[in-house]
Amino acid sequence: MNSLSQERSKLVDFITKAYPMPLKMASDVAERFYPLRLGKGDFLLKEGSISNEYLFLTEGYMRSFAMTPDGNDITTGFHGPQQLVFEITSFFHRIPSHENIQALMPCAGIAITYATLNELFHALPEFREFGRSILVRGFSNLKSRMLSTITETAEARYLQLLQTNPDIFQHAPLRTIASYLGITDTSLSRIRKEIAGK
Amino acid sequence: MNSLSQERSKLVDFITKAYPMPLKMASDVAERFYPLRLGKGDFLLKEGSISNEYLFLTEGYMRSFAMTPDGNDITTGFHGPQQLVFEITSFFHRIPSHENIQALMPCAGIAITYATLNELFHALPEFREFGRSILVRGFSNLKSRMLSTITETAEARYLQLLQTNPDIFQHAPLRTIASYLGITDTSLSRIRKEIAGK
DNA sequence: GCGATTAGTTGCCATTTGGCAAGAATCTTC
DNA sequence: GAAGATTCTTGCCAAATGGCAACTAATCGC
Repeated sequence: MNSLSQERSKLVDFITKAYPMPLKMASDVAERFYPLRLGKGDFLLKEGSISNEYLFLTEGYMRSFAMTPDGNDITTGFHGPQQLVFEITSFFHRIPSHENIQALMPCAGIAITYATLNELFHALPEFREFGRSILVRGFSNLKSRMLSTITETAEARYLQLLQTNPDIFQHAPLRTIASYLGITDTSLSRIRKEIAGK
Repeated sequence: MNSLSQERSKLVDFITKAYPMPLKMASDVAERFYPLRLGKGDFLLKEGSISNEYLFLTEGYMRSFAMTPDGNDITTGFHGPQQLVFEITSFFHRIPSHENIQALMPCAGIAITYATLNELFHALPEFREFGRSILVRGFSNLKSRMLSTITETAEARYLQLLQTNPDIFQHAPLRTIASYLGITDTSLSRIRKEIAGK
């Protein structure tokens, strides 16, 4: 279990790696984050409300998902320790979210609200560059994912996820992983069988 | 044909609609944009180089595309008048682009370099909010596209594109539209035939 | 620890999409 | 305007994925 100060120090690490800035600045920023805990199944964000917490996760795993008109849920992302968790569109545009963010297991982290974050962005040019960098990184990841969805087979995407994000498989049921990969749980099951027989 | 001042005035419109700010501020910004013309087939950006122009397109259509390892090209986006054109990851992270941006026809617009844009972002808080808003909007669009790629059939995506972006069909060959939709030109042809017979 | 729920697998078959190659239509280019 | 290139369509068949239902395995709640 991490103490609050350990959590803040992890955040300082994370910030300075993403965008170089004086340690003092990063830790002043980290001071403004408050602890946030979630039980398994708890929601950080529910569809229809406005994402108002920029969460730095230190323990546990979460997933984002959207509901389709016919009542299926599609996993749009997984989040693990040392990652920022929030719904960009809702958070920055202050509009109701189309997505949900839910804890897959008990989670811990530290968070900051939109108002405080914005205040810091305006006061600290380097921190604002950090913020932009986070956005750009997210965009970039989504672009690669989109490209691989179009160009690669489901099997290749599965193997890729297994390699780059093995922890997910410990914590998320296969059906949510299947929807993340853009296939049904049935197909994922068959793909796994196929691979096992090699 | 648009004069430079007409182009700048369109940009002022675009900026103030995306994020409210004093007209004077928006037109000061627009003054820093210089004219840029491209012939059909010309590249605004080539894979391997750094996107250094933030282009506001006023005439013509362009497309972004990536090459797959096996030599196919996948259209990742279309760009038309009154849109900003640049490759986000390369532009903001100052790293070589994985994508190309090419004019589908003769194009005109006004552009600004990374250095000047950044200067303006730091000097003008409202304009920097505008910049963030553009990023967030792009992200948001990509997310919807990703979701529809996963949840909808190719036919539904085709019809959707036809409805929301009919101009593209006037200017881009079907094979580039097919790759944008995540299918082959063969399949798109069949889908069109299918729809025609209704 | 046990019944009830949820998750995962499998068989059967349908649908969607792709690969390839040939032909038709369209557009360049000189 | 004719030769050549490119784009689009189509037929044939294969591969990938989905839908449904039954069955098994794992997990949860008390």
